[in-house]
Amino acid sequence: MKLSTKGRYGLRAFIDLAVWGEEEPVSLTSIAERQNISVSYLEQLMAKLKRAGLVNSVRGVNGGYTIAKPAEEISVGDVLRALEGDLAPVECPGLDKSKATQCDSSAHCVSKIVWKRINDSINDTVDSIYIGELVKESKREQ
Amino acid sequence: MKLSTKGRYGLRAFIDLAVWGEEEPVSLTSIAERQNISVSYLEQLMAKLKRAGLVNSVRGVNGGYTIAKPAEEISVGDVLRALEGDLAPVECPGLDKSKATQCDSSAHCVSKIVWKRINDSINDTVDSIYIGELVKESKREQ
DNA sequence: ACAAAACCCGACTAAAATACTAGGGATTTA
DNA sequence: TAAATCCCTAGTATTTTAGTCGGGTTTTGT
Repeated sequence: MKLSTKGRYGLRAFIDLAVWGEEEPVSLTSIAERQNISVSYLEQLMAKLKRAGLVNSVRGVNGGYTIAKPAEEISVGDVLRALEGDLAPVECPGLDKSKATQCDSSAHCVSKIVWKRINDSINDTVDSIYIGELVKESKREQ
Repeated sequence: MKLSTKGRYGLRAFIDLAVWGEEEPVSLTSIAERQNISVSYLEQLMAKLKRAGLVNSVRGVNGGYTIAKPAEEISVGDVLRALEGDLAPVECPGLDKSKATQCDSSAHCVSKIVWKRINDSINDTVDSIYIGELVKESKREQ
């Protein structure tokens, strides 16, 4: 079980943006330098964040990205889900409508209880941490 | 983020074993039929569970597997970790001694807080569910 | 006007991980 | 001694990941 670099780099980039981009748009070049991620990969991540309405972009010289809402109103869960899609490590086949549900064996169905609790605990956790806290923490450290 | 089939199938197989194997060893063939998993793949999963001391095996005719301890004393976390290795979706590079730690950028380090909370919540969750409960649930359903 | 800085977009690819399968043992029991 | 069973190692097809590449378009400063 692993969170991909999309989520790992993307959250770092987003925090960076929240820290540096209070006044003016932050260019991908500058994020790339600070975070040591390639510009073209960052572009992909930002595209996802933009589609999710978490960042705004400004084109042209001196352009860049800004966060679309105050950092206090954006949770880590919002960011990670935008980047990674659903955070559920296990999707119960019983919930997948495309396939014929085959919750035939009881051991199969019973494990669903486990998957649901795991999924819920992850989502509860990431939804309880706000970017604002992390920005504060980050500024304190400097 | 996804739990591999090792964990998904393996937990199902383990519950199946706990349900059917109270008296006599349960053969992989029978688990394979009930759970719809190939015998050879099950062998690999059982090998991991055996290495972790969670199951015992009996060779020869009428052999099979039994759980090594009462189902009430084995947590889902024990089983999943035996199958999947560490359940941490993110390992902080700062904790990896092989590489030079480069927690240089603060946004990088700050996200560590998030990864730790996610890791902890997953482990707490799976450690709080015992196979015994799932066995009971499974029997009730039948 | 125009060059440079920036975002935008889709296709491509190398590497890694996953999800198995295959095939040959070794043991035990009827 | 044959059949059932666990045991073990390799190999391999598929999928996913982690990016790169090469072309846009938009905006602004001069």
